[in-house]
Amino acid sequence: MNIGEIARRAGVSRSTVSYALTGKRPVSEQTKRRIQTVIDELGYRPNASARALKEGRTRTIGLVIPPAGKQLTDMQLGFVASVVDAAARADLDVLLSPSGGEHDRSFERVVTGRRVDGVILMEIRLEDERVTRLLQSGLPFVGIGRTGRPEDMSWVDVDYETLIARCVQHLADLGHRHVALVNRNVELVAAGYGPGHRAQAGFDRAIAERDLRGVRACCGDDAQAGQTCLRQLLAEHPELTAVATINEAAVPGMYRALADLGLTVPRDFSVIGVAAQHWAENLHPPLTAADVPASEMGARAVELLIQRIAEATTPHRHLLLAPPISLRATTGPGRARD
Amino acid sequence: MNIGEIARRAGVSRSTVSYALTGKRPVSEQTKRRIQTVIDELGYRPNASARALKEGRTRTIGLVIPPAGKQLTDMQLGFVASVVDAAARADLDVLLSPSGGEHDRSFERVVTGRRVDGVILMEIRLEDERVTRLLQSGLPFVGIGRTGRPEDMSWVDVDYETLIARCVQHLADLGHRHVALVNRNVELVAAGYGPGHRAQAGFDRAIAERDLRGVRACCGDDAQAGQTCLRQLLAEHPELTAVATINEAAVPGMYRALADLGLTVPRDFSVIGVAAQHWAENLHPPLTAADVPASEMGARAVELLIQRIAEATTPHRHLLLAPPISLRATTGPGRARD
DNA sequence: TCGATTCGCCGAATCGGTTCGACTGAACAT
DNA sequence: ATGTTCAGTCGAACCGATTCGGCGAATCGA
Repeated sequence: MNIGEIARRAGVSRSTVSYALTGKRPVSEQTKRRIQTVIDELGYRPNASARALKEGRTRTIGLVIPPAGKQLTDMQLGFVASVVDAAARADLDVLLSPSGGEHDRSFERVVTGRRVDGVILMEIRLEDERVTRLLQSGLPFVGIGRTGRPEDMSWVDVDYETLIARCVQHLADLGHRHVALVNRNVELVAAGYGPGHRAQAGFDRAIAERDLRGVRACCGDDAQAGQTCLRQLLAEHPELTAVATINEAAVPGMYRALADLGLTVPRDFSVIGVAAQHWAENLHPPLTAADVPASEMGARAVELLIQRIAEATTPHRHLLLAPPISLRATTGPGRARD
Repeated sequence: MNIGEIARRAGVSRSTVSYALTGKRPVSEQTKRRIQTVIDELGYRPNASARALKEGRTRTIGLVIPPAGKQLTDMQLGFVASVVDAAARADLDVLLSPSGGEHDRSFERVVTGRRVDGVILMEIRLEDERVTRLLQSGLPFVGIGRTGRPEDMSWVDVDYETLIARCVQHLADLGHRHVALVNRNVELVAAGYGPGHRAQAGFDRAIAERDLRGVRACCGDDAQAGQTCLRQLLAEHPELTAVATINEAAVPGMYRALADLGLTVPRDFSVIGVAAQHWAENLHPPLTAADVPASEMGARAVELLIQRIAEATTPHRHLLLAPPISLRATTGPGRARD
């Protein structure tokens, strides 16, 4: 069931079979047909390893995801799905590699064993050793997210700083004076998670510009944590009338906390954030948010990666997205309670 | 940066380097050290394609997921995460392949190009051409789920029939007389999705045994659909006092539909189902459910697959899980309303 | 009619590992 | 002294594809 067998049965040489398949040199129609017949009969497909060895490329890309233990957020899931989808469309396979913690062997295998032609990296930190590792290995890669030195690499990212600033401005325009920022989980932010820090920066800036009062909090990436977090926030700062967040997974919990306190959204309290479009739409009530086009981003990342693989010398490209805020059902005029 | 280069610098032959690395033949301590030094200096790692070509195995398994377009349910996500995790622990890489629709090329590549040593298949139908294809290809595979002829393959599955029957019995014990089954989306069930049909069978059986009145409905796999579905169900069958479901993603929507109608759970209406443990716990209110240990199932599937890869002649193994119902906050005494 | 060109195909080298058979020298037993 | 064993190493074959140089036959122009 290898190319030699096909060649024998078709009465030609192995190279002829190869050329008939790849079309890199002319082969007579008649011979081509004979070969094709044999191939169909035997259901032959070239061995991927042999081809990869000779060609020096694997037609596979690596997708490095956060450690599998933690639940992926809806946005991350959107990235994964769209990367897989776009890769399939380009006839590329996707090798999944969890990174961080105990899974560094997996990451190392992917990077170093020439198993993939390039890598897409998720959940990047401001200082990220995986990026360092990839840079020194020379393997083409594209980040969904960026480090503190973003010129060194190609990436697709969401402009959390601008978006959170816009959220705060929107709230200010509505008359809110005391607003909170609910960030991602504290470990992630402490580890230098870029979006977390950039969101803080945007928040602080907008708070200062509009002369508001702002509070910041980290919050675990699930509903339970969101509920506790907002309850505590409101206990400590009863004057709050709105919250902006980049923690989409916590939103359902925040809704519950508000409901428990008898606060109606958006009459008594406003919620706004940055979230995957699909997620924001399906929350109840639908979240007013800057809609991150997660499924487009994965596709763009794959595009960039394919380019880099084809031509490693090409200058780095960056795609910073700042989607507009979609007004849905969770923001309203801000006025002091009591 | 290949084995020959290492050999040259260490002043030994290529085979000696290979033996030093694999340990398949004795190599003197001194030589080993010299080789290791060179390797560390150059950061050498054997080329995966070359090794795969010679060894005839890739140390990679394929994971065939439902088409990426649809959102994965929490349970499916749990499967994926745990498969990736377990594979990483066994030093195996995971190649992701969407299947169905436009992605058949991807599936075909994985099966036929000797890119993987084995495959784990998700979301299996009673009649599933992918299973047929895998059987005829001879590639080892394990299903998370099973077809209508389950003896032919190895699998790990949830006993939806028994579990839904138990759910109904539980409701009957609580005094409910009119209950509904909310199934997965209609396309999936129509396509012969096993759990959908087995759940129906279990439902019908328990309904008959306990002499209840039962209604069945299919429902899209998201909150929105869950809300519409239950609203409609209650409009058409106002006598319903409980619902059992295998559609975990629809549960939040069903809660909303009940809230909209002014029904309190579990006082006025009971909800029970089969769901990923993590999901059931994090719903609000927490769902009384048979907890599917998604993260364990993926690990078991990988175990089975590793066995089959090692010894293809081994008899097929089956793992049918029927976890007990965890009583949480959504079932209570059934009594007619009005 | 002869040389140049083109077409279609073949043989051999190659990618980077693993593995088998064989060789060497030292240790050991007889 | 001689044969045996064994640890340690080497050289060459091999896995299954791609690709380059070359060769024979047909075609073409002069």
